[in-house]
Amino acid sequence: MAAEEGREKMKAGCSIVDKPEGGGGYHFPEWAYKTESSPGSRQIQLWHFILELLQKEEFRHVIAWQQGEYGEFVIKDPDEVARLWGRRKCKPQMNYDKLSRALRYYYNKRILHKTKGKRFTYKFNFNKLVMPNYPFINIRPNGVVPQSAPPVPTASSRFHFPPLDSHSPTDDAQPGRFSGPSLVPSNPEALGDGGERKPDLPELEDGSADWRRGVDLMGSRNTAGAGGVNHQKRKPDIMLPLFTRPSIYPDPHSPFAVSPLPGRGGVLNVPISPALSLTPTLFSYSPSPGLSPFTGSSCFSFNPEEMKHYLHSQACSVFNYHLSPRTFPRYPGLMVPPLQCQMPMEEQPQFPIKLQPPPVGRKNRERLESTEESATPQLASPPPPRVKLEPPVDKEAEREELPAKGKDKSEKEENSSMAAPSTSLEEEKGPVFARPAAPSWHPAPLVPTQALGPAEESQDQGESSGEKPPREPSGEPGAQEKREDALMPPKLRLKRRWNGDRQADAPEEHPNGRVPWNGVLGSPHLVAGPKAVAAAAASDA
DNA sequence: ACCGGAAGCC
DNA sequence: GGCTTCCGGT
Repeated sequence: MAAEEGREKMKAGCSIVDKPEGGGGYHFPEWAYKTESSPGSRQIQLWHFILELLQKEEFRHVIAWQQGEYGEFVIKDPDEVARLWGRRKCKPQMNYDKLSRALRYYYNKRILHKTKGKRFTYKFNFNKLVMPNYPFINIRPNGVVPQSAPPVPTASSRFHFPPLDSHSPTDDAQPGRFSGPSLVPSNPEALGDGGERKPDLPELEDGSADWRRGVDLMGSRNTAGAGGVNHQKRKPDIMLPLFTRPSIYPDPHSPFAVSPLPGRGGVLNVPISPALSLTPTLFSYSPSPGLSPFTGSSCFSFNPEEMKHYLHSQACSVFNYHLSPRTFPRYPGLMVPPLQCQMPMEEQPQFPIKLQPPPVGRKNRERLESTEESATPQLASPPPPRVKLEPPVDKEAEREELPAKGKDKSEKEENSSMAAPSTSLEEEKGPVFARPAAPSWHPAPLVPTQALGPAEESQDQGESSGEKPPREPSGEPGAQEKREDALMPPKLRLKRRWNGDRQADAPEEHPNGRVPWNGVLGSPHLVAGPKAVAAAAASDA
């Protein structure tokens, strides 16, 4: 009994993060918590966490964006990062080896890539990560950024990820899926069709599928749509949750500081990378699920201008970065989501003690490692029950990182504790979230169905990573392969494709010439409420 | 370091 | 599904 309970408690304590928070008491639609990559998961995901850390200055010594490379970051202190992650997940036994395994799983998902040759250096595939969830994270601040911002990509640094999915024709041929578009956002024709994107999609988790999914979700959520009823899959109307606030919070420090989207176009000052600038606001909302919600009210208004800007920037970014639009959802018609911001928040008490199940998992391995556990000083007795007791280390540990930091740090934890309206939290959060930025969009500029034109990159070269060998182009995309694929186990399929397609990373053109992509979001950079984010991240700290 | 399979957990 | 835990291999 005790054990059981303990477990639960522990969870609560640990997962503080998971909760949506109560602090604010706002709840976001489910989709808000989903990411493309993991639509269903509500727990904090490692990449979210990494992003959080990256955005905080406090952790710069532990993990930071690599300058010069867009989306690339370096784990300066692997052990620390692992520790933080373990803390967040209540896995005291976490270490870099394990964490890195988790990161490796992102390779296939194309969320991350390893930068070869550079130790502890990975690169985000922002294409895939659309961060509806993390709008605030901005990867690049305008030139101001500290080290952490991923600046404009260097020539060599584009990201291209081998399209897993592209299996088929690949990439080369199939641009349709995502493709791109890029530069020309305004081209209606290109966009015109909406139908394109559905290639076949493999089951892979390619981005395309994912994003699509996301879109759907959104759409579904709001049916308001204007018209949206067209295609089953993609519908013209998607809704974006936006914040009302026009301006964001500029945080001087935070890389994410601000986004330019003021209300008007003038704001974009960020010529630098288009990608960065606008995007963020689209989906603003709270960060990871457990983190912070913004307060808000969310209403949305869209301005055509903004939309335009946004799209443009997006397009540019796509172009510049060779991002594939596939990931970006399209927003033909934006709608206002029914946000239910107010949810009852449950608050959970935080327990100082966490119980944790022992690591032992495998049946085979019976080795329970008490030894391991012993690693942690505290738990010494883990034997029978699978529960581990964890002392309140978190705070201590956390403090390590940010001992004096001040509010930012304190917030972190707080956020978790948001349940209780703590003053400090509120202060920050309120304001922070409160006004994420309200971009206004309007669909008009876009074509109803699709938004951008084709463009993406024409290709890219090998990219830094060049991980996969070139694949041979097959004449037909997909059919055959598909069939074959069907025969083989998914894993194999993946692998196969993976191997095969690398070259196609950039599928840009649609065979038909159409561009499937509508997307909008894409920019990697999110805007953020720095604080909010920080808070989130902080939770660990 | 890094990679990725396998098994297990939640 | 997303890790976590192990582990053999490079």
